[in-house]
Amino acid sequence: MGLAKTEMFTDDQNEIALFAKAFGHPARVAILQHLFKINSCVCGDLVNEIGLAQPTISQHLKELKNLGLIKGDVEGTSVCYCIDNESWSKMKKVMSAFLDQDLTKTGDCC
Amino acid sequence: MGLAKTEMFTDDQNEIALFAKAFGHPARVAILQHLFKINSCVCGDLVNEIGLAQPTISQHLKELKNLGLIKGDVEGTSVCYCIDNESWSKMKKVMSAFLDQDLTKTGDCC
DNA sequence: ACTATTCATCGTAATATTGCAATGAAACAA
DNA sequence: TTGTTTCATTGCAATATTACGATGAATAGT
Repeated sequence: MGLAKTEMFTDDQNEIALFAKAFGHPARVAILQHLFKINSCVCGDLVNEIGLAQPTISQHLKELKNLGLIKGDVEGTSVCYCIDNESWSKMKKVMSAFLDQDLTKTGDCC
Repeated sequence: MGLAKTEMFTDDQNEIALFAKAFGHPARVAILQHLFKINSCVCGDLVNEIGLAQPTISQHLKELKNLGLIKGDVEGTSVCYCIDNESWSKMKKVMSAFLDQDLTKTGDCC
């Protein structure tokens, strides 16, 4: 069906899945890494940096923006994208809590 | 197309995307949380715990197993699934390095 | 006004994912 | 052996994702 039954899971579980889904494509990982690396906004440099077509990059940027992880400022004909540090921190807290579940447990069973 | 062009990205980027994709569905998040919580489990318990049909749970477990994050031991008619702590640690290193990119940077630009 | 540049959106094709009923395979009990 | 339990696999339908050409909207330069 391709339809995730979100209503049967907790808000926490759905939030983790949403963030993870954003990182679930190498193009979006590459975009975020590049935005961090140059530490100042880029626009369509991403199209050159990554090998995908402009509409494709634009689509990935839109998804990241909808999640709030990045923001974009219009500057003349170009758009300046950069990481939203506050949102990134919040996301990191949620994901870290999930990844660090193993710290409290003791040993394997199998 | 629905086809990620993995060849145009680094191994690092593809690995992050693969792990993230595993967490990109609330059912798999719920499965992992439950496995951590009770520190061992069988498929049938998960079917009751989570509200999905048995074949669906089995499919999600298979994906997590293929990634190496969990392992399953056959015990009579049932199968005991649990977290693979070593793999989980390795995954955590990769994901943490990605999430912690912001630590080195200074300020926003937008 | 005209043109070029930059990015967003639309439309569409190809592929992937999700979910489950039906069925199969293996272990166990009687 | 027969039936039961437990999980895996198959097959299929519904939906989601990815990618890009074509096109639109806005700005800037001439």
